[in-house]
Amino acid sequence: MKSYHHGNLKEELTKYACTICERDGYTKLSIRSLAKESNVSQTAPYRHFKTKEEVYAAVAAEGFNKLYKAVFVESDKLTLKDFIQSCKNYIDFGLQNANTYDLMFGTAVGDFSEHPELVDTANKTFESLVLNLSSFLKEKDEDILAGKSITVWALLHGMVGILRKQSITDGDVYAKEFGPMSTTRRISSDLPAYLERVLTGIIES
Amino acid sequence: MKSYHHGNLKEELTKYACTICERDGYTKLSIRSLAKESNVSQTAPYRHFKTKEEVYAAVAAEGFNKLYKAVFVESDKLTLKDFIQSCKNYIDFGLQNANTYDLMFGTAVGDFSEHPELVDTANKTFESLVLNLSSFLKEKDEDILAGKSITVWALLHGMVGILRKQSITDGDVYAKEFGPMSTTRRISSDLPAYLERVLTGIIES
DNA sequence: CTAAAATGTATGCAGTGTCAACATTATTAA
DNA sequence: TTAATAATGTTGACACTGCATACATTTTAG
Repeated sequence: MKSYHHGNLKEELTKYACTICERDGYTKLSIRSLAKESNVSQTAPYRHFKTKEEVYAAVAAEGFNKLYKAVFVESDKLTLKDFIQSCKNYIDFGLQNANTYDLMFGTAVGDFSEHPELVDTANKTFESLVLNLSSFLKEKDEDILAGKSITVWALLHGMVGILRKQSITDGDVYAKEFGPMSTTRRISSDLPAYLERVLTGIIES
Repeated sequence: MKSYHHGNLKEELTKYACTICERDGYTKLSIRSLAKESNVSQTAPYRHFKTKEEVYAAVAAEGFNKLYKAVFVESDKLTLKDFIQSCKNYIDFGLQNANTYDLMFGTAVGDFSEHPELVDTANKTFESLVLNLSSFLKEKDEDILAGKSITVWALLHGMVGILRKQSITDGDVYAKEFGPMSTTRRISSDLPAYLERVLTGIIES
């Protein structure tokens, strides 16, 4: 017995959108396929999302929520190890959710300020990173803390980009296939060690 | 007098593709619109690009070429200032060619190894960065040099991401609109100073 | 000079974002 | 309770897309 009104179409559409986006990339995501998946007419989604970009924004916001969970650490007395782990979680998230991560940081969603929930979730994530650092460092000057957090985030974000496309820094992949391990691969094979080395430098400066 | 064969369709298509991609974003780029722009039938481009992804790859490769030019420094005896300038050029490129940059680092072109010219141009860019560092540092150990180059690239790539979406790290934009400048804005308003501080730390470690 | 390879065209299919007009249901004010 | 209104869903349409197939023309190589 199918009722005319779906009930919670928006949530369901968002859920499917997240799934499809991550599985096939956001270019494969179509409003019509979302509608079909929810057994609803082609244009029904337009009652909940004004444009496709709003769907993108919803997926990106969900992404920031997940990233927040990956980065957040309960304790207010972090060890260096905890902090490194949190950073590694960030990178893992970026690598394992590449498509969603693209949506969060790419140009598909142009202006965050048009999507308040996106600004909120993104801010929350950054604040979690700042909090981690703040509980970990003696330094309490807000501005210095923010500066270091930005540098840390930049490095993490950058490592996601580099590790995702190892062929950029690996030189001729085929030539090295049977040679010694490339620097990039060595880094990625022991990420915590690399992070500890580099992050320590950034933090103590 | 229009001849049946165009002559250099591939170059022209690539050129238009770059233009459209950067102006409107790569999602707006369509094979048909490229064809129309070149006064050629809708399917003519398929003689030069097997799929749309190959068009993306061509644009990305052009992007790496431009990035290479922005980062490359002639001299083999760089000063710190030269190096900082080269790094700033990288970030500027990423900010001013956001859409193309997305294509170069995002998921739109899945596997670089299927697009050899993309691997080549990307490698060339990275090697230029390594060379810059190598002429600048005493350190000649290849592996350490590669490691530091990767860290530098990661940081630059990350800064592009952060600066592009300042609202992520700016907290409530509206609340701070009339307050003191956010840390992110302060960084971006004097990028060379920030880069010198952070890069020095990374280099000397 | 002729066969083959390269390059361009015409046509068509299935899918897309989005709009306008209309149908049904839920909610709210009288 | 009922009647008006807002919210939500449907139908149909338009212009656009990637791409496959079959065919036409031109260049190039043997």
